[in-house]
Amino acid sequence: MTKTFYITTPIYYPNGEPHLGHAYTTLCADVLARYHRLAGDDTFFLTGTDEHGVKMVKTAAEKGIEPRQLADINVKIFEDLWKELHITHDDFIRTTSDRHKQGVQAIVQQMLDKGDIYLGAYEGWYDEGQEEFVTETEAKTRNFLAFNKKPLVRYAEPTWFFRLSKYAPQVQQYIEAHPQFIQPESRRNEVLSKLKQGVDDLSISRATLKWGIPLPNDPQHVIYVWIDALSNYITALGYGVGENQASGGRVHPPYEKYWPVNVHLIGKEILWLHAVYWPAMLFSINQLPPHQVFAHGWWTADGRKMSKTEGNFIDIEKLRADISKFGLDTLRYYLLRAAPFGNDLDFSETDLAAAHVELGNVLGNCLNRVLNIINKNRDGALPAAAALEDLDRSLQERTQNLAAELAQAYDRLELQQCALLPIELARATNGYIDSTAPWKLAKDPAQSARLDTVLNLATQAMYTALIALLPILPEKAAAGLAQLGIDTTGKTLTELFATPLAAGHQVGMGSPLFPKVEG
RNA sequence: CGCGGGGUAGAGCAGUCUGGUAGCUCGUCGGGCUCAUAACCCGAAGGUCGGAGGUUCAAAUCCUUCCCCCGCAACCA
Repeated sequence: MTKTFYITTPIYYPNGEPHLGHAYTTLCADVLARYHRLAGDDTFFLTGTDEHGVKMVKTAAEKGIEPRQLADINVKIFEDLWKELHITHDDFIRTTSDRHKQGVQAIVQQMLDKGDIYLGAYEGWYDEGQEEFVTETEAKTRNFLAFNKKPLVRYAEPTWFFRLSKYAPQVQQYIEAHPQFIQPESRRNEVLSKLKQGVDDLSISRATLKWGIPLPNDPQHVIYVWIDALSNYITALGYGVGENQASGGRVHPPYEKYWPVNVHLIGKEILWLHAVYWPAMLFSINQLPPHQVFAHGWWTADGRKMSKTEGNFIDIEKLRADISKFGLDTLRYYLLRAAPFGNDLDFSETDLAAAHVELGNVLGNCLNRVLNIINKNRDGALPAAAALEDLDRSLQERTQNLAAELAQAYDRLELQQCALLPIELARATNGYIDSTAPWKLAKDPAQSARLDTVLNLATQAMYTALIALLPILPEKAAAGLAQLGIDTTGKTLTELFATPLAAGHQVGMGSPLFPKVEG
């Protein structure tokens, strides 16, 4: 039976244009989705946009347009960027779409039926910038100023609450019983310690806001961000959408097939919502919690926090410039290899350039060496290996181990390793070629069988390294394999790894995969 | 006592959970090779793993304590 793999990015807030952060999360998810597709898993990759909320209304007003227009404009920019970055998402959900609205209302109705939502009154200090209420004591310590130094606003309004406190013990139990649920582990500890301090019920509606999904039982209120946004992960699968919505939460085949999600890939700032609110909501509607939430780190740029005023902000234009200079695949590789996955990272043009050089010198050049020697000495036909020496066995072993090492790294979401492991094999191959000196063997007819062995093993190693890089360097790895005379179309990783190049296989001509970039 | 991240060779990092000869890439120096994208390979120099205590046969790793750096208005993964 085919395994399924469901992966999501957060739905992004289209209040402005996307930047490095959005691209990073989405590219990482894309690498994982490509890997699982190639591995033969039935994969579903979801991204989208979270379009309601106060800031959208404000920004739209400043521009003199309707929130919906603002959303449409910016969503288009996101969608176009994903196209430009060759993101292979299977679906793009907008919280303003009918299917999402239907799904959310069905979900809320289920919560109402369960008695998990009640009307309360909230009066307190409100931080309009952060869109959150602030406790009395915290308001005092801040001198009644919001984070943006504007005065806190006194809000008094009836709002509906979700009984988060009712589900907190169940959530805590789930986290404790499932170490894989929150990753990396340090984040898990953070969530647990915060959870142990106790949680209040969640205010889930706003009567003062019109730009949102109306509560089914009280249309004067719109649903506040938590339920609206988090629900996308299941409404996109059809949960609560369709002709049976009135009965609350019709289950469509995609939902049954893909839920619970394998990985919610998120940035660390929204971990609490995904690790606590979201499973609590799912428990309320009797659905399974996510298998894993992975919170990755944040980018700085040139050692400092990205900032438009400081001029080190990595926006779309900067990304485009880097892509046109180095190529999309180099950017993908760099983003993954910059630091262990989960850590904070620092973006620098120097490191990006170094990553490109690394790909060229280590991977591209090695492939080129191999192809040239075969073409010069064997008319491009891969010879069969003869007797093996220790040196040969060592490289062969590394080649054969790569598939398993890669699978483990992907399984653990060690994306840096996923990028580095194949490169290490290429490094080893460069060393092997130097040690065996095939160009010398070629001059001595008595060494013909030895040359055959060396050429075969070196080629198999590069072939394997390139296969392993397909999820990360979709274009360059395929191009490299094409030079080796292999068409990967329609083949799974398992098939490719399990099928070494046959003796007599005709390779193509080499040409630089990662040409030098001047400047 | 605000929260979080971090301090390991010149630079950038891994290793810390599960103590046991301190590792990788780049850079520097020396050598080699000439098949290749002025690429590649080998070797060397270079670190009291932020400080101080403690536990232990043994600590970068565990415990205590101190110091320093970065982020926490907006744009925001």
